[in-house]
Amino acid sequence: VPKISDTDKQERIERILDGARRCFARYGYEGATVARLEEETGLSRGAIFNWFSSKEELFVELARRDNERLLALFAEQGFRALVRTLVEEDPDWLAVYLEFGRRLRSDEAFRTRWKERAAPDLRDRVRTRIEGEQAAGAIRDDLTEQEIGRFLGVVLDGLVVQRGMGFEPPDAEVVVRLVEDAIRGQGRARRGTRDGTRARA
Amino acid sequence: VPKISDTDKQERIERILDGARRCFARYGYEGATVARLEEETGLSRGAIFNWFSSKEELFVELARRDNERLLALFAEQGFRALVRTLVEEDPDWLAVYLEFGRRLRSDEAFRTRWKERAAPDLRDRVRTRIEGEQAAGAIRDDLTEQEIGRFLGVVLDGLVVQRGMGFEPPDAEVVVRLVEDAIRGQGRARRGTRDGTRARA
Amino acid sequence: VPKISDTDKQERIERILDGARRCFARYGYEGATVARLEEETGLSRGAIFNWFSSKEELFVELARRDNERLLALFAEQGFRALVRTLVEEDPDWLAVYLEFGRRLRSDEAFRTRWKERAAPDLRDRVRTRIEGEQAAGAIRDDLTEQEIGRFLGVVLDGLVVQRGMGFEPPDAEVVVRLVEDAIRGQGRARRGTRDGTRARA
Amino acid sequence: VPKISDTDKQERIERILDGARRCFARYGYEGATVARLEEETGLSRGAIFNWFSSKEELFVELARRDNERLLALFAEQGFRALVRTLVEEDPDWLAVYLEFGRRLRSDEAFRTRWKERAAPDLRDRVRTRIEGEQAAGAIRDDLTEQEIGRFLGVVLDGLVVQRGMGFEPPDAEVVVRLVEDAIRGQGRARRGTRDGTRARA
DNA sequence: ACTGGCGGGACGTCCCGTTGAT
DNA sequence: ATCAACGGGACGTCCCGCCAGT
Repeated sequence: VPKISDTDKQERIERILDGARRCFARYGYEGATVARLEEETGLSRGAIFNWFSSKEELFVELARRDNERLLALFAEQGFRALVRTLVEEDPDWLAVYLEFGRRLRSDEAFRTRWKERAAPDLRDRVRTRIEGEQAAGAIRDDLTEQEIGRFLGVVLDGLVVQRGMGFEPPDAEVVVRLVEDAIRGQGRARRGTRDGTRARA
Repeated sequence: VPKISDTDKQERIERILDGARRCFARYGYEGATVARLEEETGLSRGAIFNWFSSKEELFVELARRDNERLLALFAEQGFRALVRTLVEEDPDWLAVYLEFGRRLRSDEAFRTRWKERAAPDLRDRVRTRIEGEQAAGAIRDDLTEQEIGRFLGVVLDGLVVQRGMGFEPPDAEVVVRLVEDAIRGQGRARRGTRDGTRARA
Repeated sequence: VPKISDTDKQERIERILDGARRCFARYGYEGATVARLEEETGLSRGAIFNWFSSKEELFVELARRDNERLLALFAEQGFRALVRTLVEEDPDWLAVYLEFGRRLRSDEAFRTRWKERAAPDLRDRVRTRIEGEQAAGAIRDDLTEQEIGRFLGVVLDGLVVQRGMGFEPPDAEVVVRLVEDAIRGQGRARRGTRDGTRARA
Repeated sequence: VPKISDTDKQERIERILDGARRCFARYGYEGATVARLEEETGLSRGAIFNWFSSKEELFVELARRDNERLLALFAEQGFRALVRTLVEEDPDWLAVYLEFGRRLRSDEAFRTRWKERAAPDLRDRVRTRIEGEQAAGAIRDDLTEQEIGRFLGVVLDGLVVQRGMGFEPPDAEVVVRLVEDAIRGQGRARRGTRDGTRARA
């Protein structure tokens, strides 16, 4: 197989990434042996390692893409859209995400490599969105943006875990409603209007 | 062939489990090699495999214990206590829990073995507690017990993930407050008393 | 196979080293695959790597032993004995020595490890012997000990190469005579001038 | 399919050989991977394998050239010139020579291929030169040409090894003087007997 | 003539669980 | 009950040479 065109190259890389995601999802990082990657992608070791210098490289690239996709989704469409995505989408990549988290914690070198790769500007756009909604009164402002953001992160990660573990996922609308009840601002009426004086934590 | 007393035996098993937990937490399941288990426990392969028939056996036992402990904590002391535990406790075992979840999803045989081991009655006690609080008006009753329970599960798992990944954990009180605002029943006053008419999902 | 006695352990290690030497000699370092090491020693990977942490470790240990043996031979019995050994002995280990030399040159880390392992006192004993012979008039003293030593080293290494490459080795006595003619001191009568009738070798 | 001129072709081949020599010297035969050959030559696999059917082919060609060059140097300019070359020249190709020798010994097929390639007439010219010097009285004649030749070979190979291993090489003049003292014929006055006071180097 | 994607074998190392000995 | 030597399978990576394409 000779030098290939740019589109062919891109298509080839996507094929590898797709197969790899399925592998990582199904078997976990360690369980996704190179033999299984070959099986799943239909390509040989030679082909795979021509495009990715190692199994870890492949894995990081997948994580990076997911990370960007999800942060962008939040920044552009908000929490609700993200919850729906997490609940409804094929759970395969969720497992990859968990795997990723574990390695992030237990593997120093991996954490370092990740920091170099992850796009930091997206994190800012997320912050901006939350602050905007606080200013507009849609989100309570008696908690800091950071506190709100972390809580949302907790809920989202929790959804990932439950999906990733194969539990029956909670209904998306229920989660959305509960979280909105939790973080709703005073400006809008529904639950909880009386004591706007509530102290900050 | 010396025989040891029951207390010695118990102490030996605890020692193995403790070392194993540290290993699983630090290195993940696959990374927790038998050599490292030996190191961490100060015992030899022979001793470890004398009490546990395989590495997986060891792992399942650890997971079973954590699972029981946490469900019991919720059943007896409620959500608030559980959040505080999750946020404040040594995050080592959290990583083990995540590892556990991954295997639960990706490994059929493992899932089967787990079902045989996990105590089902605790799950009932958790349900009972939630229903009790709904009846008492402390928890909203426009959502089913199952919906509430799953939401709480999501938040708790999310906390585990964030802690387990080594992120800065959110403040326990903030999480507690937000979740309480989400699930609070109508009976008590604070945020949201006016529209009790809100439809069930 | 359980814990073994000290003599058994020593015997086991010798067996591994012997097989490894044959392998390295026959196939070179890279050619001595672990599979061949297993074959040649009659032991499994598990057994081999239980005693030596890596293939390189095994190799260095062999080189260290040869190095010590030869330096000691020179220090105790002199050049003549060493030449005879090099010419007559099984050439297997000579190839190992060459292999060793190449790695010493091309592999930085290897050179470092070697420096830590090689016995430095033997080098001193060699020097002492040469200086002693110079003082006694047996070796010329118009060249420094270092110059003499290096020349002898050159000749010895040359013998190793010729043997190691499988060339017909030169006759030991001829080499000894030529080298002695080269380094003989003034005190003794030089190369049989008296009887030009000296028999041809 | 472009065809290149003969000079271009030659230049291309030289470029490959040069890069290959550097690679073999720096990394050894096995360590000189095709990737590194590409790097060092600035050409691709395709180009290299277009001119040489395999890595081994490339290696043999290098060895053949060196072999011829050195034998010719001896035949034309004698031992002294060869020693100086060996001591002063870039040691890179020396490592290649050692590598070559090892393969010559350990690899049957390689030895066969070599015999087909090496120029036999040069060996004769070397013999002729030694015999000529013996007849002229410059080299002792109480040893056969073969014995002298082998001894010189030993010394020269020894120099190669010491250089190739990265040891501090002995001074060329010292080696020349010692070897001349060893092989000098009776016709000439022997090693400076007149002035026993000869300065130390 | 030259490129480089690719196949697929082989390599060193790791690692689990067994077993004979203590 | 505990120890550690060991077997042997599996893993990620490397690497050579082929060949389809330019």
